[in-house]
Amino acid sequence: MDVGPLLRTEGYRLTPQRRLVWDALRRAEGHLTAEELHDEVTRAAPDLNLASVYRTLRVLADLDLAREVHLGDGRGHWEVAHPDDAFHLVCRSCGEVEHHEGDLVENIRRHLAGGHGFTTERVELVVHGVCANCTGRLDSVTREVASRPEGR
Amino acid sequence: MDVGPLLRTEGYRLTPQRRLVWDALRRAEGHLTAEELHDEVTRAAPDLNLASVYRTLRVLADLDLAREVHLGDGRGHWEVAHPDDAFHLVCRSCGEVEHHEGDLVENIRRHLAGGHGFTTERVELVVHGVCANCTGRLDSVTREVASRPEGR
DNA sequence: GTATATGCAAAGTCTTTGCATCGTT
DNA sequence: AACGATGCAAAGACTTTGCATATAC
Repeated sequence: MDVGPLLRTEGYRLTPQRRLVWDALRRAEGHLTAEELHDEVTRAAPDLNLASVYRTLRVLADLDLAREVHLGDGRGHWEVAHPDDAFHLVCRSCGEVEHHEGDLVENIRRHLAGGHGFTTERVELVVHGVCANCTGRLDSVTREVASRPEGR
Repeated sequence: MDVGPLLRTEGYRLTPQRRLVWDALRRAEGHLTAEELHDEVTRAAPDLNLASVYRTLRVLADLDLAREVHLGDGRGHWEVAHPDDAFHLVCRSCGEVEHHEGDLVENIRRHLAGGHGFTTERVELVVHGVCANCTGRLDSVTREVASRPEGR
């Protein structure tokens, strides 16, 4: 996807830095912090400044190309702004973040549409817990501990 | 509610500062930041330090008496940890935060229980939009602007 | 009396901003 | 050529931490 035209329609300029940040964000498929994105992008352009990453992300958000999500760790995480509603499952064991689409968020929107008088614009749903992988591992630890002579 | 015994069972001590913060949090019924809570508590105890507020909140969270919520403004907000699931509606116009209980979050839990293998521990649902009050006001502004000779 | 909590100030983390220079349009 | 964007460093906002003193137990 070429962001040049999009940037220019809003009076922004297409710079190598912006292209690099945008490309890295799309490649990531994840939910990177500004710093992680900076680390990534720095491999191709070592001088690209962290401040420029922050500024670029704000621009991309303004164009609705990117979006900041809050996963509860105090930092901002960034993702490509897909039109579909999505929510995030955060594993407290391995830190992995699963990005889920589906009708859950749409159901929430419907639920809210009835009655409250609140005009819903954005639904941020973050679920904390333990992912399938880690649940298995934790169970085995539990078993191991339980089987010790002096379990503590 | 007397937090003394609860604190002591976990090896904590009941200090005037802790009691004041806890009382202020309960009185608030809202979602105060550490600083707002500090402002509140300072009226009764001008020397109570902001760092003590932060430390107290961590202790209360450890006892599951209080809980931090992330409303998307980068700061932490604090509330009494009711056992019931709840979610928050944040108005982007007036900043008001509505705290809602109800079956929405329970529905989400049920939805997640099916299949993913993810063990849900905490559901954080924050909905951004415009509250009923402000929707009315914004509509009237729209009408006013639309009726001007040179609408812009 | 002892261990924990407090106040204060300093440091830490994440993010934004001022400014001279550089580069896109 | 003009104006927006970058790099750099400094400042900002929020939160945590080190340490000496005070206080709950």
